[in-house]
Amino acid sequence: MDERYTPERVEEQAQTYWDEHRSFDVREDPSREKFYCLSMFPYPSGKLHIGHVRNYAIGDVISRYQRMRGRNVLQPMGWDAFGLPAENAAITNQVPPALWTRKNIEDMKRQLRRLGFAYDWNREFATCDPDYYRWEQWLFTRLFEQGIAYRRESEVNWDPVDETVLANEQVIDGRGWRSGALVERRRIPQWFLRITDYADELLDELDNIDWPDAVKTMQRNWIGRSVGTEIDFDIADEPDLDPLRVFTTRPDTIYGTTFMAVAADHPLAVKVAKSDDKVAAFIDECRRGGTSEAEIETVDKRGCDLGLRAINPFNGERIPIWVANFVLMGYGTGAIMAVPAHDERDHEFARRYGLPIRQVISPPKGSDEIVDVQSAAWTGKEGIVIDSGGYSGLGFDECFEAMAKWLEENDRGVRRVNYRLHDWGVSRQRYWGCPVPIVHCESCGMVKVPDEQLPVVLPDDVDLSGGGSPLAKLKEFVDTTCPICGGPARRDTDTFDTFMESSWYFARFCCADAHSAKLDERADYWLPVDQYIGGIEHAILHLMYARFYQKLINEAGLSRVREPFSSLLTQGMVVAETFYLEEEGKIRYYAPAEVDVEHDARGRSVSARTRSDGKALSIGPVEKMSKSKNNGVDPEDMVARYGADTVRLYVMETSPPDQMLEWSGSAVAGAARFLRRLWQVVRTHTEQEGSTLLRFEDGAPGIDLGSLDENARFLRCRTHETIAKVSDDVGRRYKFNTACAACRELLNEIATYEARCERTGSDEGSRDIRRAVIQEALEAIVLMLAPVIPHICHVLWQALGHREAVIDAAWPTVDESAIVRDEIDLAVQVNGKLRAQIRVAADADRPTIEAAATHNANVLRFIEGKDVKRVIVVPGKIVNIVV
RNA sequence: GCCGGGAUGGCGGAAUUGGUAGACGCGCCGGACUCAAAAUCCGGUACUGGUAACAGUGUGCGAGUUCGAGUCUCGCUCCCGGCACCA
Repeated sequence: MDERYTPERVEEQAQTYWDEHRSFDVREDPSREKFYCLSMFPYPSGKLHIGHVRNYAIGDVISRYQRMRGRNVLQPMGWDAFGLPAENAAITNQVPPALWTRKNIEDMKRQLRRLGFAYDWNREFATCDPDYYRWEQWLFTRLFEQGIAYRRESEVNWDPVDETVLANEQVIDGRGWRSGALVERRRIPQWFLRITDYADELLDELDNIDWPDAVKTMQRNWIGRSVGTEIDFDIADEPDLDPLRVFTTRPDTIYGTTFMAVAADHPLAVKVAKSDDKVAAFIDECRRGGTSEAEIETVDKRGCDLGLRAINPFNGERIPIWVANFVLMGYGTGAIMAVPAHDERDHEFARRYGLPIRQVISPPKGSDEIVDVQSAAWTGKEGIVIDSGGYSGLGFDECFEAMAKWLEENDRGVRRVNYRLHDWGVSRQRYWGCPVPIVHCESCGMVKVPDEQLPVVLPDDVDLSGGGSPLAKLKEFVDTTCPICGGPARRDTDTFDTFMESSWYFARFCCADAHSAKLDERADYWLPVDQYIGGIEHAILHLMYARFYQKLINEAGLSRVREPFSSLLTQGMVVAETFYLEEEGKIRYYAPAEVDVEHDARGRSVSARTRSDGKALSIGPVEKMSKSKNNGVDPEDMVARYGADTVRLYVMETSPPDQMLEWSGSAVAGAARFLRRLWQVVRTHTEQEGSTLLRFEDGAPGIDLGSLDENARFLRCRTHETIAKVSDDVGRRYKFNTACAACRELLNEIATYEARCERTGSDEGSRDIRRAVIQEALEAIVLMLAPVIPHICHVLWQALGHREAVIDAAWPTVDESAIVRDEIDLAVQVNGKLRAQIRVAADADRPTIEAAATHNANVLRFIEGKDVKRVIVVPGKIVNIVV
């Protein structure tokens, strides 16, 4: 064992061992319990950032832990390689997207390998490989035949100057990011997948998967199942017009309807606009701005009277019909009955345009709530219907039933379940994506590309400058022949949403080399993913699409599984402090690495200076690592400086995985310090005279457990308590930070034990015991930290006298007999305030505990001369004396 | 705007089922070693008062439930994530 810990040497040694022994190659083995651990694969943006390192360190710790527990672990890695940044880079740097992407993959793969993650690289692929996306095209053609994939018109962000479709992130304050032109919503034909057909299953299955409640709640709300009724309102004096159909979850409030509102692109509004300039102008205005919900929902609620009247089917009342920008064509019927007294958005609109507000629900009997619907909507469902003809006096459920029944009997409406979720639009008017495998023929219409012509390969040489869809401009690509009639035809020039690729990559990892099928039987061995790890930002979209796609895969007979991810861990993002200098109104940010921070005597940061020339800087807030704030930290630099283990330990021990992680340069140095110390402690221990290492193993040179003195028993107790805690933290709680802290404590405990032994002195016999209990504690630490800092543990495990590599070692087990204590400490409170600690026998009964508590000197100061009203004894925890 | 989450010493965080708030670490202070510095090791460190024992205060803000609240309930504030074409 080297005298000093040198991360480069140690890490090269461990990685060489793993490579030579092919430690991470994995095969299906039905005789062993499998564990599929998957971290979300990265977009190859150029360099790994700390967020990636964190994500992959978490996955690696779980994988290595499960392996130590005897599972057959699959941990693969690949590349989410299609996407917008490659096209932007192509335009900026004149590099073809394919080349740029391949170069980035090469760089990032090298960085991942240096970090020592236990991936089976044999299964690696990039989603831009034709061998991958051909199977995406293959399934799409089947979905097209089944009608699950269909084409209809929908809105996109249109930049009228660049004449191109913009992504939502390319629309900034309602303008195109390059041209600066005001963005419009424009309708174009697009491909969709019928995810709404699966809405109920997507909702119900959430109850059966082990995901964070926050994610499940977000998905439930996103699906937005709501039970209501559709109601037809006749339009007064216009016998030629169809009745106006609305959807509402609150038919019980229909007597409070004071206006109707339709979406700007509702057929009724469009029709009126033909003869009404004011309405036409309003509808035109509604088309301004982007398509994102955030943008639409934050615009001022505005509307325009259509001049028509609807007739309330329940009482014949004539109600004005408006067109309003807050009603969306994509939800329900694109029209609503507005009840301002009992709906907040309707209320705001009514107040703005001076429309009447009429209360028809009152709080339940016995409620002292004061309701004034003129000043605010009252939206409670628990009230009683009032002023509503024969329905007055009913509660929500009875009224809903009665009205739904009346509507159905009189053919004026139907019960209806609606979803906020809408079908998945998968078309993109972009180049760097998977081509849609459809051909448009004048005589045969839309025709799927036959299997034998797949994949439809994305051409390499393409002109990305200028507007429009790049593929559409490529004559060689577009012009083809119809697979049915052989006549001239045009290829579809859209590519798929990149969420399509990330919706099934986890399945492909099971059989990445399958040449004749999308998936083979190996997928049934590995799926579902037992543990999925990724950023919380994917809580809704990616995870919903992947769940949906897995159901399609199942129905295509490719997998037995319908839910892809049994358990989910969502990791928080990585943030760092910012430093800046304001000069002539311009703010310049400095990277943390070039800044020295000074502290006062209390430890508070008081000033920051540049390391190079001592210029005074301002200390800014802690923010998400980004280029613009220059607060990013390059993991490669950190690995070069401290080694992979230090970086891994730092990201795992600093905060729990689902919380934000704040980067701190000095705390990283602290992680490095711990590794040096661990190395020294093991080295000092193993290099003591006498090479025989004593252990409490069966058959090993006997150390009689009964001969342990108090100090030795205490260290053994701490060792086994730590094993119990760390097993729970890593295996159940996923609290790696407290697991690492517990291991640090145990290492501190060894030092304390040795100091105690020095004080008491020792003879020959107790020296063996000393070495044995320390050996046991060190082995536990090395085993428990092996998943986090695998390189150093590989070397330390050998130094501790093992021939087997730690990668093949088993997780330590708890010796229950070591952690039995005969005395425990109890806290004593008087009126809820802590006054003393008492030590009692572990099996002491209540009267004994009470007596010990009430006789304690400090407790007596607070209860003397007072009435003891109650004494609460919580076994093993606390005594509270109430006076 | 809507949905979800968060807030605890100077800082990151701990407190697992309502039961001793501040584990572990960073920083800071003091000491040892050294010609000196770095590294390392030892001790201290929520705040206020006190040599100390100890006492008072304290988990974003305001109420409430309880013998007891960081934890539960109600009402706010600020920050973060998502909102369907960023991935």
